[in-house]
Amino acid sequence: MINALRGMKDLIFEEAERYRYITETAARIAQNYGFSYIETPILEETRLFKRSVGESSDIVGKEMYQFTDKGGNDVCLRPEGTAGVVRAFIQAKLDRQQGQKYRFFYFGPMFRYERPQKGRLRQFHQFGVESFGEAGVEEDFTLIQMLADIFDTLGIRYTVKINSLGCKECMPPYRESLVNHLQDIEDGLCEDCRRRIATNPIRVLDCKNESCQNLLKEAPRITDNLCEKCDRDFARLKHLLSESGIPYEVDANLVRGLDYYSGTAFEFVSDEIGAQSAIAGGGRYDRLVEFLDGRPTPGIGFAIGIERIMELVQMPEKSREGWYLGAMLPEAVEKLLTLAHQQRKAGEKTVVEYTPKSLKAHLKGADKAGARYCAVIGEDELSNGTIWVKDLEEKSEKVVPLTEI
RNA sequence: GUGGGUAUAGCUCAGUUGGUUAGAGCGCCAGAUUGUGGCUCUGGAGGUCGUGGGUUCGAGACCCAUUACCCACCCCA
Repeated sequence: MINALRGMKDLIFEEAERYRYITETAARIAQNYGFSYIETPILEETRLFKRSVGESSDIVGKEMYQFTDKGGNDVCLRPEGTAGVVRAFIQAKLDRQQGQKYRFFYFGPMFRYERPQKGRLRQFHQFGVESFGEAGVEEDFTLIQMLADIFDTLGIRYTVKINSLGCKECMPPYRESLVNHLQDIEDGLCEDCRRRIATNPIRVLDCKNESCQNLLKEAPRITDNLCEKCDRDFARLKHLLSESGIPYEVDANLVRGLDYYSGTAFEFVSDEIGAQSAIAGGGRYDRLVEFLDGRPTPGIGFAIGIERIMELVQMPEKSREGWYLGAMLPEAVEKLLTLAHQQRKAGEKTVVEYTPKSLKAHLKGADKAGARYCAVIGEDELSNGTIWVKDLEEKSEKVVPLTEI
C-alpha cells in the first residue's frame, strides 16, 4: 500500500468541506474589505525566499523543499505566501503606480520540511492578504479587524497580541542594546538562548525557561525604545482597537519569525489546539518591496493557518438536499437516467442508484445520501409512466407523471 | 535535528501475573409476513494482533531491532 508522504494529508468528506468553508468565508470577507484574489506559482526561485524571508529563520535555512529543476534552476516549493505575492506585485510593475493602493488575498498550500506534530504539517494551507501602498496605521488596524471578523464569523475564540518591532531608525539601536544586555547575562542563559543571541536575539525574550525569564527582567523592551513615529503609530493602533471593542494584549516579546517584518506585528492565538497556538500572524513589511528590487512601497499582510483552525470552526448545520432516484425493476433504470439529466440541467442535485432494489432499501439509501427527495419507479409506475416521490423531510409522498416531476 | 508515547476488525478501543476457537461498541450487509427511511431486535461478513528476529512446551502480551503515526522541544501559521 502506498501512503501519503509524511506530514501530508488528504482532506476528505467533512475535512474537505471545512477547508472549503473556511476559504470561502475568508475570501468573502476579504472582498468586502476591498481585497482582490491573486494566485501565484507554488514553485519559485530559491533566491526569492532567501532575500525576503531571510536566512535568520529556520524556514529558509533548513526547512525548504529545495531542488534543481531540469533546466538547472535552483527552485523550491513556497514555504509562505508573502514573497510570491510581492514578487508578482513588482513583476506587474504595480510599484511604479506611486500613491495607488493594491490589496490582494490568496490561499493555498505551503511547504516546510519540519517534524510534524499537532498543528504542524509539511504541506499546510494558509489564507493570507497583502496590502500595498498604504502606510497609515489605520490599515494595520483594519487588517486586525478583518481577522477578527473572519474568526468571529467562523465561530472561533481567540486572543489578539500586538507589538511594534520598530523601523529602520529605532530597531537597530534597540537590537544592539539588547544584544549587549544578553551578552552580560549570557552565562546564566540556557543553551538555546545563547545560540539565539546571535541568530535572533529578540526570541530570547520569549524563552519558556523559567531561569532565563528571571534573568531577563531587566532586559530592555522594544516598546520602551521606539522612535517618535513608531511610538505614535503604536499608540494610535491601540486607541483604534480599544475604540472598536477588539480586546488585545501588548506582548513586547512577540516577534515575527520572518526577517521582512517591521513596525506593527500581531498574532491571533487559541488556547484550544495544543502547543502550536498561533492561528494567524502578520505585520508590516515596509522595506520588503525594495529588498526585492521594487520601488519603495509600504506593505502589510497576515496569514491564517488553515489546519490550525480546522477543528475550531463551527460549521453551519447542513440540511437535506436534492434528489435520490431509484428503480425496483431493471427495465426502469433507463428512465432514471433521462430523468436525472433533466433534473441536473435544472440545477437540482441528483444521484442515481443503478441497482434495482426494494423500496425499503432505496429509502435507506436516500436517507444515507442526505437527499431531500426519494423518487422510485416500481412496477405500477413503470406501466403508467409515473414516478413515486417522497419528501424525506416532511414525510409526504405523491405519484406524478414522469414529465411533471 | 532532540526527547517521550502508541501500533489488535473500516473506525474507537478492550484483551487481567504469557495458556488453547482474539472480543465489544460504532459502521457495513441481510432479515423482522414480500412497496415505506431515521429507532429497536436478530443474524452475517470482516483481523497473517505494524514488520523482522529472540526467550518459552506455549507470545497479541516479555526482550531486541525496524518502520509508521502521535505529542513535545526547536521553529512557525
